[in-house]
Amino acid sequence: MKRSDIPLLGYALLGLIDLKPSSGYDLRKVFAETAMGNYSSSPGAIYPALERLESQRLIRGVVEDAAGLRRRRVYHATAIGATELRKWLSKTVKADDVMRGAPELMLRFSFMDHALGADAAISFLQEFRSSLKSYLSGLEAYARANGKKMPLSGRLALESGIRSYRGMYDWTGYAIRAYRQSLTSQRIRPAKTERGGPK
Amino acid sequence: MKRSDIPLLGYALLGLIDLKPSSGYDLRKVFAETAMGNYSSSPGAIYPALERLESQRLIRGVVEDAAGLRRRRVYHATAIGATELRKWLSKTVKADDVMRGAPELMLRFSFMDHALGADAAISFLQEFRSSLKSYLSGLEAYARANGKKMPLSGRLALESGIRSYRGMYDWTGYAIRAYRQSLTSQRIRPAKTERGGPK
DNA sequence: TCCACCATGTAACTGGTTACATGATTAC
DNA sequence: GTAATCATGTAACCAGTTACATGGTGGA
Repeated sequence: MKRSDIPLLGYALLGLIDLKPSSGYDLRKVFAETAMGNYSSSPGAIYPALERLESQRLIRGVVEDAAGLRRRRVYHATAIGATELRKWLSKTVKADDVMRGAPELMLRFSFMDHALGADAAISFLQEFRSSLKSYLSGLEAYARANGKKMPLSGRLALESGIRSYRGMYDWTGYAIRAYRQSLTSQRIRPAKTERGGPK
Repeated sequence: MKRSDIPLLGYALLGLIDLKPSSGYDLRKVFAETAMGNYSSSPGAIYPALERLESQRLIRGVVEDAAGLRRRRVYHATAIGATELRKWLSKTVKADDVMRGAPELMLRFSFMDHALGADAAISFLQEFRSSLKSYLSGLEAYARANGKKMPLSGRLALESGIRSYRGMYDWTGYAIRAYRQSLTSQRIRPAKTERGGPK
């Protein structure tokens, strides 16, 4: 069934609402003003998307009637919605998820520690990292094999792809260290990095 | 009139066809098999898009009737199409083109030297580079201002964005050097990645 | 009073997705 | 003869875009 097929925007909304109950307007502002700017922000996208989520019982909107304020429909995640979100967040990262869907992985990461905790975030990053590694080595092999016979612009475009994935790969390492550090400094003291050995 | 409003896929097709006359099937293979995989490749996208381009007189398809082969409709760019493509390629890069549309800029780059020559490619890269620089410094300022009060996952997601733009910025420098070198010596040195640590 | 902003919505259009259909040719 | 692959298409559906509409509220 395609019923359970929620577009990325839907997950973005669900994740934000799970973080904190919000109105459509609040959510639009998040997309418009923060670094999450890759998502919609137009009312013609947000409001219908919220209606869809509500009709799927993943969120529920209640009209706030605090004195003097204009009607604001504030959505909160239902139990079903919270479960669905966590199910989506818990999916393992497959090798080709990286290729067609890096933005989705980043979106999942951004909700990860609130919804599932730091340990889950770390293991997600580790899976992400190893998928990136295998995808990267594929790209590099392709570049080695075909680079010579490609026109300069093509080779450079490919190089740009490789660099961007390599950058993401490096970032996963940085992020894992940052998480580990936050866990140890929280438990012991704000000491300098004690890099955990291999898992 | 929305006349000049061509979706990215349309430009990708037009650019490839301008490079070399191709059938729908050929183009699908390009998207499916090369590193241009971010675009469609599904027949339900390609064929209607080709029809649209043809109805706009940007390309024209002629049925190839070489002996024994199945009918293949091979498209070639018309004069109007070639002009339109070059007009799109010639647009100056504005600061916010980078924010919402890095893929479009990369697509433009990949057709640039065939359609406009190496000099145009270099100056495009220079504009791209300076847009990246200003966007990057905005992001970094935002991170400095808000980093402290953001949750770890949010800070890391932002860091990933910064790194990816920084990677692109470094790449523009590399690409410019590669072009300059190709102009003088027809030889390009192998890639050397500049890895930056976290800010 | 009027403007700016809060807040929600709707309609028309567009283009991409999935899935299916069809038929020709080549290789075994 | 049958499977794979070349090659083109179509239909139903879906979600996002742009643009417009509406009305509440607070401050100048």
